[in-house]
Amino acid sequence: MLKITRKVEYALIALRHMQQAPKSSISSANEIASKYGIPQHLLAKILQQMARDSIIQAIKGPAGGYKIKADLKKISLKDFFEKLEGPLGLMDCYFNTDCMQMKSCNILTPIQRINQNMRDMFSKTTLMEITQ
Amino acid sequence: MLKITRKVEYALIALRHMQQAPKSSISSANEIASKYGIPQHLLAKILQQMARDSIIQAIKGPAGGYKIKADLKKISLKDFFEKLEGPLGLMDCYFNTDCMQMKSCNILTPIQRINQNMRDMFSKTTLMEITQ
DNA sequence: TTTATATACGATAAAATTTGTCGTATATAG
DNA sequence: CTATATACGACAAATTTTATCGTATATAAA
Repeated sequence: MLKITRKVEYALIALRHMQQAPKSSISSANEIASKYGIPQHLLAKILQQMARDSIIQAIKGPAGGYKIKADLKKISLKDFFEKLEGPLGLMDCYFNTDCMQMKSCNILTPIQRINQNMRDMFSKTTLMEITQ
Repeated sequence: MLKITRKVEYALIALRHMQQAPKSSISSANEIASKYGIPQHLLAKILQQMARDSIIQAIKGPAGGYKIKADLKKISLKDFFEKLEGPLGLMDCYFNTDCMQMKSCNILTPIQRINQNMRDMFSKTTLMEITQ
């Protein structure tokens, strides 16, 4: 529990790779996947998603690939996580309003406090701090 | 991702229930399970584990059950989580030293910083703050 | 214009983890 | 004795995560 997924892990690895590559150079999914031992097709899909989210820019065709597009200083880890994995919460009951135990649940309020702490923490950290 | 498990959730619900019950009264697994809609047998196992960990005390026989044993002000959420679910970390590579990508991984250090933040956060919160 | 390389993306399968069930043993109050 | 409750290991179902496959499209270069 309380783990990040490989999807997020691979996304961070790829971002850091691009961040450290020469300015405005292009990295292909293939290149990154083989360098870090990531399943190529899987990484490709993750990069595609980040491209849709305008975090990186895709360049098609041979010699194509990706490069960073957004200002990573302006994207919090919370926003990044939520782009990739959806709303951030310790429990599902914040989004699924159909929890049958809602009425009898006695820990909702306390859990919400912890939850807020977590969100605050990830809101304060920028993507740049991770990838630089 | 970044979710607590139902196991932990059920444990917290049960603890809070006992915390709010009259001092030194006894709550059975059955009673708690039916009140909060938790699978009885599953809750029983969780309570047994907390008993082994000396967080609660088990009383056998008819009219038996559990009551709180430890001082919840002295148990951090981090320790509680780790008792129930093992070491706390955003990624498995902190415990599995056999990660094949270790040599090429470029995000270990940054992730460790976030990880430390999380551990600090959960270290500062006591079980009592959740269950009271 | 053809070819090789790279992104785009939905469908599906495999693996891992979480969640829940079952059966049986033991303790003990009444 | 008997009924009720804890103790605990084995197993099964469900869910989520992780990975693969197939096909389409774009484009640089020969």
